[in-house]
This record gives sequence, C-alpha cells and structure tokens, in this order.
Amino acid sequence: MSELRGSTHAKRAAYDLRQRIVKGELPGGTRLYEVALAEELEISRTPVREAMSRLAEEGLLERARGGGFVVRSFTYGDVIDAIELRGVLEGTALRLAAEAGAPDDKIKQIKGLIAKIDAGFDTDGAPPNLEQYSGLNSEFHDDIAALCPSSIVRSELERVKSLPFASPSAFVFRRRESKAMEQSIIIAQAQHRAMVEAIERREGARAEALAREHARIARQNLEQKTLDPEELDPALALIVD
Amino acid sequence: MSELRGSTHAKRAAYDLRQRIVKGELPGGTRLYEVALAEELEISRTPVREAMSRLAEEGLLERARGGGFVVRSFTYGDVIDAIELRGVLEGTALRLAAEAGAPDDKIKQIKGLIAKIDAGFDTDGAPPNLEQYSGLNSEFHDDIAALCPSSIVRSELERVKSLPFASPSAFVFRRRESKAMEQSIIIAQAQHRAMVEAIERREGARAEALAREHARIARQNLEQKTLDPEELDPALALIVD
DNA sequence: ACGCCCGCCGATGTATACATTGCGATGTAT
DNA sequence: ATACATCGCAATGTATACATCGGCGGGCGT
Repeated sequence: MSELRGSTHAKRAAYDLRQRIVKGELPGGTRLYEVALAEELEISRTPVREAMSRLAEEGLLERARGGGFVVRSFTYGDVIDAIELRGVLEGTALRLAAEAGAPDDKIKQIKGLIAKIDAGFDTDGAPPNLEQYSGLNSEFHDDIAALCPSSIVRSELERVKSLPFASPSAFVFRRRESKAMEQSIIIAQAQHRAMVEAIERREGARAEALAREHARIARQNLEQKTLDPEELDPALALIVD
Repeated sequence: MSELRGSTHAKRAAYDLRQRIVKGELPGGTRLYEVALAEELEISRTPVREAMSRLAEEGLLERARGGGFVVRSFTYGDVIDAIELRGVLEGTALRLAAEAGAPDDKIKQIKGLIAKIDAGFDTDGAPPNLEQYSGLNSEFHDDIAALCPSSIVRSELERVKSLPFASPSAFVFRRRESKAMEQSIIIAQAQHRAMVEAIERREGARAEALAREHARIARQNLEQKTLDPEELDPALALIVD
C-alpha cells in the first residue's frame, strides 16, 4: 500500500483513493473494480469496499446501478455551482448566528484571527506567506461557521466544503507577484471584518449577503486562473469538462 | 428477514433499518451492533455493514469513533432547522432556475399540476383527499427543483428532503375538519403559483424569497401540531428531544 | 486498601471461499 | 442475415473463519 496514514487498511485505502481522485489520476466516470483495487493495494476486497463506501459518503464516489462505484464527475459548471452553494450555506449559517446572537468571547477571538491575517501582510516588502494565509483563512471560515446555532446547517456546510474545489481556500493565488492577488486579499479581509460586524450587530440579512458575495471571490479567482495557463490549480485536476 | 423489498440482503436490511429508525423503534443515539443485527435479520454481517453504510450516506446513521454506527439524534430544533434549510436550498434552486430561464413546456406542465391540485379541492362539500394532496404537493416540489440548472444544488436539496421530517409534505394536516388546514392550503397554492410566475418572469430574488416563506408553512403546521396532542405526526417518531 | 498488570471477551477489521447475477459472445435455426 | 437461446465469464453479493484491538475485571503484589 502506498500510504501510511490511518490505522486500518480501510482508512489507508480511502486516503489513497481520495488522493488519486483529487489528483485526477482517477478521472470522473471511472468505474472502480474491487478486485483490481484490492490487488493493487495488496489488501482484500473487504477493506476496499469499506473505503469506497466512505468516499461515497463524502460525495467523491457514486454507487453505480447494479452495484459497484464510479468516480463522480465534476464539470467546470459544477465547480462554479459548488462555490455558489458554499456561499449560500455560509450565508445561512451567518444569518442564523446573527439572529441567535454570538458570545462576545468568540467574536473577540475571531477578530484576533483577522488581525493575525493582517499581520501576515504587514511585512513591508517581504513577500507574504500565502500558505499561511490559506491556513488562517480556512480557520476563519471554520470559526464563523461554528457560530451557527444549527448543527444541521453546520454539517451540510461542512459537507460542501469537503469538496476540494469548494473549500474557502481552494483558489487563493499562488503567484505572489500578482497585483490582483493583493487586491483580492484586501477585499476579502474587508468582507471578513464586515461579516463579523454584522453578526455582532445581529444584522442577519447583511451577514448573509456578505457571505454570498465573499464566496464570489473564489469564483473570480477561479475564472482568472482558468485564463492563465501557468496557474493550473491542483484542485481542478478532477474536473472532467 | 422481515421485509421483501429489494433484491439483495443488503438492500432489504437497509430498508428494514430505515423503517425502524423513522418509526422511532431505534431511538437516536442507539449503537448498532453488527452481530446482533445479523442474527436478528438472519443474514451475515457483510450485508448488515453494507446496509449501515448506505444509511450513513443518507444521514440517518453516524460512524462512531472506534468503528461501528450510531443512530443519528435529531432534536426538535433540528427539525425546525432542517425545514429552514430546505427552504434555503429550494430558494437557491428556484433562483438559479429563474436566472437561467426555464423552458415553456416545463412551466406549462407545472401549471397543469397546480390546477390539478386545485381540482382536488373543488369538491364542494365532499372532503378533500389529503393523501392525494400530499402526493401532488411532493410532485410539485420535485418538478420545480428539476428546473434548477445546477445538479450540485439539486442533489443537496434532494439529500435534505430525504430526511423524513424535512420533506415538503411531512407536516400536511391530517384532520380534514381543520379550518386551519383549509387556509394553509389556500396560502400554499398561492405561493406555488407565485413561485412559478417568478421563475417565468426571471425574478430570481422573488422566487428565492417565496420558497423560503413557503417552507415556513411546514414549520407553522409543525408548531401547531405539537400543541395538539391528538396530532402526533409519525414523521416525528425519531425525534429525541 | 490501593494500584498495576495481565488476560479474557466482545466488538470490529480482514481474508477468502463460494453464490449469484447480469451481460456479452457464440452458436444455431429460420 | 437476423433473431434468439445458451453458455460462460467477470463482476458484485454473501457467509464465515480468523485477526486484531480495546476495554474491563480480576488477581496479585505492595
């Protein structure tokens, strides 16, 4: 088996298959055969089935008619739609958080996180650390989602974010020279601040609208990247169309 | 095995377990043991695992830490949230349908369906058939969701609707004498008409708002039913709180 | 009495043999 | 040549034996 992660064969196999799918090695529509995979991974069919089952729960595989699994196909349009959907669900989560009210200490903590992101760009000449930004940005999105009082909404949002191209930091820029990147992050941070403020002031509709618009940054980055042949994002590897 | 539905042991077991869960025989939090279930259903552990895996995909079971499955717990608040979420997703589906435009023949067909629902209440004295209404109402909701151009949004909406208490006809009234029921259906039909009109006129925001408000009928019916001890809805059997 | 360790037991994890099904290839009859 | 029946293979479905892990309790040492 090629990966060591996880404690059981099933988990390792799931990890392995997940990697192959998001890297595009297993394109959408590919039928997965238990026997072939079992031989390839040098395990028996049982953990392979278990692994495929887990990936089906994640939405990366679909159960085929007559049994078996197929790698789910995602078109470019699906990526756009998934980002839009993430915006809608984050918007709902924030609206509910605003309507219910959020504890001051959590708000304070999130404001600290925003400041920390700012600090990463106050480097005056030194190139900003985009890896760090990506991580902190994900953390921010997780934190504001946690403010939502509805576990149902939280879990459905989590589910959509688990799609590799729908996560909040899927399409952050890679090339630090980019002027567009700098602007994009300035705008994003302004929206981050506004979202927290809206929740704080219990302005539900505003929080919802901001979250939706905020998700469109990802869409914009994606569309720009698609035009630039040097910026092929690994998160797009599993796109069929 | 107690049920004949389905062609394989795994599908039968899944059907069987699903029934028991939604009927409340297996309350939220119940740990499911492979061996016990296998003996009970007189099949081996393999199809039992397969069945549990499918139910986890549906969201009725959760994988427990250290392996195994637990019946997912739903509180009364979760039911409210799921209805709200259904409204949000239907709203998004309708907004996208309105923005993209929907073919005339589909619109025409849905208008016919609305008229058919009306006809069921033009009985002048004869009691309306609530079973029929429930079915036609579900059909209407399926049909308008089908207008949504995004398969991602469609499938997530479908997923939420599969929760037994979040389906569009989960809380239609049962007692035909109810005056509130009559009014509720008059309002619902007006909203149905308005939603189709909004899509037709490409009024995305209006379609979205209508869908959200429309879902609140279910919430209203639920809250009213909860107050009435004679109206215990079977869809509520699996609620823990 | 307290605590540690060891071994059992019950649970899931895994391998594997066998059953079954669905589909395609091959053949024959018309 | 075409239609249809049949055979066979390859795939998943199923049963079951064995492996492994983790928790719990009892026994022993201090």
